[in-house]
Amino acid sequence: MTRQRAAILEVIRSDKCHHTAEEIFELARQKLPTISRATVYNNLRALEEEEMIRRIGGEDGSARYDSSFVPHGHLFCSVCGMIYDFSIPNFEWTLGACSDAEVDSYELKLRGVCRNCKSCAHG
Amino acid sequence: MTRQRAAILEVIRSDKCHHTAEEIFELARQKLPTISRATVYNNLRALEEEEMIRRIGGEDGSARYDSSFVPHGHLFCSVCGMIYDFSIPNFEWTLGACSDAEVDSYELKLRGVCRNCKSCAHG
DNA sequence: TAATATTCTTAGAATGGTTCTAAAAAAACA
DNA sequence: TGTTTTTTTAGAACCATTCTAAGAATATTA
Repeated sequence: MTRQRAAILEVIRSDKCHHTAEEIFELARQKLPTISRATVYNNLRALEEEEMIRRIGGEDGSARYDSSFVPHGHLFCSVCGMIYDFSIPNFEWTLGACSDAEVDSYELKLRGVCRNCKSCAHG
Repeated sequence: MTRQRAAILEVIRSDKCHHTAEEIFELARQKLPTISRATVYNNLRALEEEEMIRRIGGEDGSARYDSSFVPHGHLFCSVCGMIYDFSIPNFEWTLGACSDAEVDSYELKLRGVCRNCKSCAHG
């Protein structure tokens, strides 16, 4: 565990924003000013392979990262751009019952307007 | 509806493989040899905005396209690389009951080993 | 039909996220 | 220590996608 990798992991674990690689690079740079983009990408890939973090596909072609392994999906709000976690009771059970494949992981993505932005619009 | 757009739509509608833009370009080129990549991308975007097709995020950073609007998810087989459609009974109802957001669309992605590849491995 | 305006297509350049490369630095090992 | 292995670094390369500017097709009007 190098200082660089620790800093990257710390950035991902200490936020709920599901940052992009570029954002993680900027944040890690506040601690280690000489860290390079390549190091960030190298470690993001390694951490993903070691299953310390999860990659989620962003809406603009860039990946985002999540340190939580509690089952949940993501709501992408088209108004504020935030990504919210949400959970569906028994969802994993439902998946298992319906698919005849050997499922390693899943990604559940919702696009829409979050509760906050809904209420503002009606305000 | 130009000849180019018709050809692109025809390619997407006549397969179950969820092709990439590049593959759609190659296939459309068999009918219209002078069609350009930009035309394929322009039309994919326009068709998506008009809700004639759906874009799904591939596993390698490239988008894939789907002409079906029947509710379903996608299984990405890590062995054969195929993308299979599958459906979960009452899934949309479940989503509606669990999210307090105004949901426009969703994407449900499974990664794993498909039934075919599972049985091959077990000989 | 011709004249014009609008939309679409085209080739290639540009963009942006990510990966690769080769060399330097750090860490692990003997 | 000296040696080997792993990691980091800067920047080049890559690839999917978007942009640009000019030309072609299409629609509109007369």
